[in-house]
Amino acid sequence: MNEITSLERRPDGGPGPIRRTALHDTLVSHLRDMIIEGDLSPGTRLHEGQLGEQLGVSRTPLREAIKYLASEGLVELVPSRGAIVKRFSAKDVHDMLTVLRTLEELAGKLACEAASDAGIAEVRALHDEMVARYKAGDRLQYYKLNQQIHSAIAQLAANAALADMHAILQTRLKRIRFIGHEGPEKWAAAVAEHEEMIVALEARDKARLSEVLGRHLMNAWERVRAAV
Amino acid sequence: MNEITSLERRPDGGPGPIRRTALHDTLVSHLRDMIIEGDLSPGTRLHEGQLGEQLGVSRTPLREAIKYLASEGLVELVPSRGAIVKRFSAKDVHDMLTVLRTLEELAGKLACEAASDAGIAEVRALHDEMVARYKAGDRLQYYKLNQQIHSAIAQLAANAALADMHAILQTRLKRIRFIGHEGPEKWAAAVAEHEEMIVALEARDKARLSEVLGRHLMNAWERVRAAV
DNA sequence: CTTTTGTATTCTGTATGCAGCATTTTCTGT
DNA sequence: ACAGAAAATGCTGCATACAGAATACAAAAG
Repeated sequence: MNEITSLERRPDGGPGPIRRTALHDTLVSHLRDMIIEGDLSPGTRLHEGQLGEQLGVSRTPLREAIKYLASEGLVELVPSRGAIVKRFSAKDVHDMLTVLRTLEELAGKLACEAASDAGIAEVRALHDEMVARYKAGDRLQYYKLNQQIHSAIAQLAANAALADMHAILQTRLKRIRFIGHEGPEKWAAAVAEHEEMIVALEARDKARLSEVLGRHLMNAWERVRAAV
Repeated sequence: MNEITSLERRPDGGPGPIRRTALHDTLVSHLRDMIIEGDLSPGTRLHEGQLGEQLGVSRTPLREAIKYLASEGLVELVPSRGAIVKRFSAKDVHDMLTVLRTLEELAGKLACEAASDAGIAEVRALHDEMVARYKAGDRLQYYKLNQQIHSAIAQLAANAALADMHAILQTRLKRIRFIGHEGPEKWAAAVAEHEEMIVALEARDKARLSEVLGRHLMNAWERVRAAV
């Protein structure tokens, strides 16, 4: 992941409209990925000139993207010295997981009431796919589906504010979880918890789903604490 | 609040360094205030040229500030058409209060464990001042102290992520609460709840503080729903 | 040899200019 | 007079240019 990452843009100024999405959004998610995947490690200064050249973008939109990420809490703005990738201490991670736990417990309760059958079925599909990836030992895809499932549950709650807060915390934690490699037995336990979650969701059992989600996130701390 | 608001900057280029804080931060909080206080009402387009001229700032830093606020959820970016002040439906407000309630319940519990005596004393001082403002019928100062108290409790929890999420939601809700003018009896009830809160906090009674905070925010919906 | 000060370079912060897209106005044909 | 098309206007999106701050380096003094 350490080679120079560049945004796909027409190198020549050809007329064909390649990029459909606004540059701002592209840049934001690209930088996010670079931070999450460790291309830009914590403490690294985001060099506007150099970074802009790497990505083939001028400083202006880059600066705007950085400000956006600063508001999200992924980077920190130091006056007159630009931006650096935010560093999270072990306590920070623990704190984030504490809040995330509370949010997901709430999401679980609300989802049981508000979710459509179709929505639940989609989560089940994600879950089955995740289990398949687990059995195949495909950690990366497992990890991504895992995140998607948690996001999906947060969305089933049909509460935009909740989904927003959840997304922010999950993004901040992605980098940590991305590097956290738990052993086989802990991994199996995590999958088992997920299985419980899905069952509770399909039964629309508020109390149970909420309890499992809470337990799952408490255990998540045990799984990642070594990596922090 | 509707006259042209301009940032204080040396009109002449005099050598004396007037503005201590970075322009970015100034702009962000200034725009926030304009939105919260209704200078920029929901749905209003943020006109870069015009707004920049009003504030005496060029478009570049203004755009950066707008992107920052977009990430905070106060404004919405529409591709090729700039930014508009975000509109919140009644359901949105209700949803935000639901999440805020959960967060404050958590904050209450954590604060009882983590807060220093000095920290609690500060909140008590804010509370006493607020009650004085209430008795004086000074709604604006009452309102501001009220917000400060909730923020202070969120901070006593000594959990940065929690404080962050709380701050975001509180900011989004400020505009609503700012216009919500409840009647005398509801106002009195709110003050009574605050009194309970302080007592529970000073006693470090987790369960009780959490319960009061939850009730307080449930009632908050009743108080503002008419204004939405 | 260490410390301090002056200087040069590099990077951020802000302004301005130009091109493209949306919208509105105007013109033309019926 | 009205509908549709074409031009014109105004704004955003991005790039570039300039000014000021911070750091690094070097030279000089203790």
